[in-house]
Amino acid sequence: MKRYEEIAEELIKEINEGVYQQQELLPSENKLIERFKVSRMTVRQALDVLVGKNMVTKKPGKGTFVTGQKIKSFSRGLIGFSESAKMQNKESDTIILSNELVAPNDEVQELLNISASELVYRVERLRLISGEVYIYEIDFIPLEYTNELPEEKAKSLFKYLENEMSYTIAFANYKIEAIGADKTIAKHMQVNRQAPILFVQVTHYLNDSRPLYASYSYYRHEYYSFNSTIQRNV
Amino acid sequence: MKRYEEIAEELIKEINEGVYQQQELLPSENKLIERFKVSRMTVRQALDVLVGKNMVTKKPGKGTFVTGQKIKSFSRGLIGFSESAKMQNKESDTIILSNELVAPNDEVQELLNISASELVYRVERLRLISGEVYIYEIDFIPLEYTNELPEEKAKSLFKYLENEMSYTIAFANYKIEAIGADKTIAKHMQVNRQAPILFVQVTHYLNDSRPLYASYSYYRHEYYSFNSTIQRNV
DNA sequence: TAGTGGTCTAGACCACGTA
DNA sequence: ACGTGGTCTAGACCACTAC
Repeated sequence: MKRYEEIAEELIKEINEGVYQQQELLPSENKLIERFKVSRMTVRQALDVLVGKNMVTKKPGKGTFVTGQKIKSFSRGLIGFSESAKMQNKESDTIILSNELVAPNDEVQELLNISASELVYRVERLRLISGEVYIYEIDFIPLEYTNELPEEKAKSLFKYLENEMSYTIAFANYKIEAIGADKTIAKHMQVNRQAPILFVQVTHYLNDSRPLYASYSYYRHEYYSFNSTIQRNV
Repeated sequence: MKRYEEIAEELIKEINEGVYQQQELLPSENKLIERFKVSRMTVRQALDVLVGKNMVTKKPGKGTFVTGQKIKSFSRGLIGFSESAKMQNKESDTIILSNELVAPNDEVQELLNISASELVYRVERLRLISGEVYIYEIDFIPLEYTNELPEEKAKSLFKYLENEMSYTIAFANYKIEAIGADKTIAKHMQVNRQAPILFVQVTHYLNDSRPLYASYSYYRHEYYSFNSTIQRNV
């Protein structure tokens, strides 16, 4: 483990423990140099990690501040749920509500570019952080790409497909909406009917532009914000 | 101009002129140290700029490569009735609720990277289609970029800044959330309190990464969805 | 005036890839 | 064995902020 990573982890731990309150100053770079007995550059590299995670903001002449609390799920591009939870050093868990082989409906057929006769796995999951439901998600993966889908693997689908199945996701198409929770969503997510929910439909594509899998995700609005930087078409 | 920015510009110019072919090596860091007569850190900061622009990729033990051109994230952006309305020749309208010069609060200071003493225009608008409110939006533009902001121009801010003021927006940073309508929003948008609203905060940036203006938009959830394609950055 | 982060120097050792 | 980028040290001056 590199020294700056150790320092970054230590600082993240302290922030999550509430050692520094929100909007409050982190120790100055000089203080951190003394404390960790390293050079300035190493301290700055450690702080760069936190800046990259949007956990702190630097202000010349003032100091380094602890920023807000929302989980930035996609701020650095595409990552899976457990990855993003890990980035925030939170305890995450996944519960499989159902996992079955079904015939795709019209919408899923279109998203995955398949016919009605090609079966797909339909996985329904709850994502928890620190014991609380944050995400309710339904995923569809064509049987073609994974002949079996053991319950254990379904828990971290993204990791399974990328690491064990060696599929590389090249890009993804997002559709994001605000919706009111219906009966099913309200029940699963432990929120009131009509509570605002961030709805995200993502289709993940391989290098050759074939759709690998599609997901419908419902995010608790208090905890999630979707972040993205978009280049202007030139 | 900082030294590392000068070097970055010089290298970008050379890449665009085709001095280094695609997939080819840039001069090593040591070569650049000799050439520009600077320290290694300055060279690395310059290269960091190019890495940030996705123009080069570094590979330990090998070197720094010129990457393929463009192909970044693109977006169809927000679509909904506003586009289809335009296509269907429905009447869209903008109402200016307020337009005043104010001191920026902390959040706006951070978004626009300005100090509390730099005044900004605060424009509050309603967007209507066929007489119905679809979007409630608040924009902030530093006085620095537009000495005056006549009411007529404020109606189409984007067009005004791009066409008449000749600013070119290079990229934008989006934050998207689902929220429940508060009292103010409910009143302006003619919806119930706690109705789901698609909240989008966008900061628009110029070529040199200076923020041009920031906006807070509240979309009627029935009519809007945000679409985007995101490249995986590995 | 003192403290902060931003920039910069001039060195050093390391792990990795290529020959 | 050698060159590459990754990490790290121990200094320095600057612009900006707060007092």
